[in-house]
Amino acid sequence: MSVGHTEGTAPPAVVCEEHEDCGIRDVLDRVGDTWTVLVVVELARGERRFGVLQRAVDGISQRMLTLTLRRLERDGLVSRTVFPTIPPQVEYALTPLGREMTHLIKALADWSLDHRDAIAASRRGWDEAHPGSGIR
Amino acid sequence: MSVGHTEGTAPPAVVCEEHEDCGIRDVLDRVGDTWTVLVVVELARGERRFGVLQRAVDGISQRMLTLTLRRLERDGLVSRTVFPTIPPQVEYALTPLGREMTHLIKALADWSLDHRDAIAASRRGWDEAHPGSGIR
DNA sequence: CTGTATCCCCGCTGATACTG
DNA sequence: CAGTATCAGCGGGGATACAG
Repeated sequence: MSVGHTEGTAPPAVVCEEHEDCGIRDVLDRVGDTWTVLVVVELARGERRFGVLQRAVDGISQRMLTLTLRRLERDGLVSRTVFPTIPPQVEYALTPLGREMTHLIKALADWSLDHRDAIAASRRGWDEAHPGSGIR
Repeated sequence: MSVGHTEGTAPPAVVCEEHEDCGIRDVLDRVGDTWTVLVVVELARGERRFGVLQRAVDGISQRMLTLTLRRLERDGLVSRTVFPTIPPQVEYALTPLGREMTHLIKALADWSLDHRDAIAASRRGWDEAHPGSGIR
């Protein structure tokens, strides 16, 4: 990014000239998904079996874990290795592309950490000024 | 910021030690929201009135525009200025914090652009190998 | 153990109508 | 112009049962 301005107020970034949907929605739909993020974060710690993953990601249903993993596999972010043992054994791991994604998620986490207090404070102020508005 | 790393085998980033939800979900829920992103991108071009905004963000309903703006305002990302004219006139603009967010969105867009081809290719391969799976 | 198949409910969203 | 109010439809996600 190119910075060239003074003050503490950073100029807005030019995100995408003219063309709104430049394919970023596909990624955002993943990054914005709760389960996807939690699963990727867990896999960032090492390869995991299905059951281990489900116990590690608190509250995820079998169905959603399967769906999430399939989508990540489809995107080439996660690899799936089946060992033809009895009982079956399946190892999930981040691919190189998946590891790239952990950096993206880290960037998001960092930004959240940097601004969480400011946002939380803003919300408290707004909620106080707009009681019973129903906005969340 | 430079999310990009060496090609091939980048080590996974340590996203959040032990504590899954470190408040990043609040941000992700916003960033993952289609309308939020589109509205912020439009506002990054300058301050906008309600109607102008609605015409600029293709397909957004009056209801969703209002909801999106209220949430952004609550988070301190967008400012709302009412001019007591007739007819009413309301200007929306990014706050300094909102302009920060455009940089975050740009980071996401950059990452998407960098990897969209790899992801698209992976999807094509997967879809071809798993016909009629229903995964999206 | 690792999934797939169904059912079903809740909440998000769009559409519509109305107001200051 | 800039909203608010209300309702109806659809789909995401949980719970459950079953299969390889």
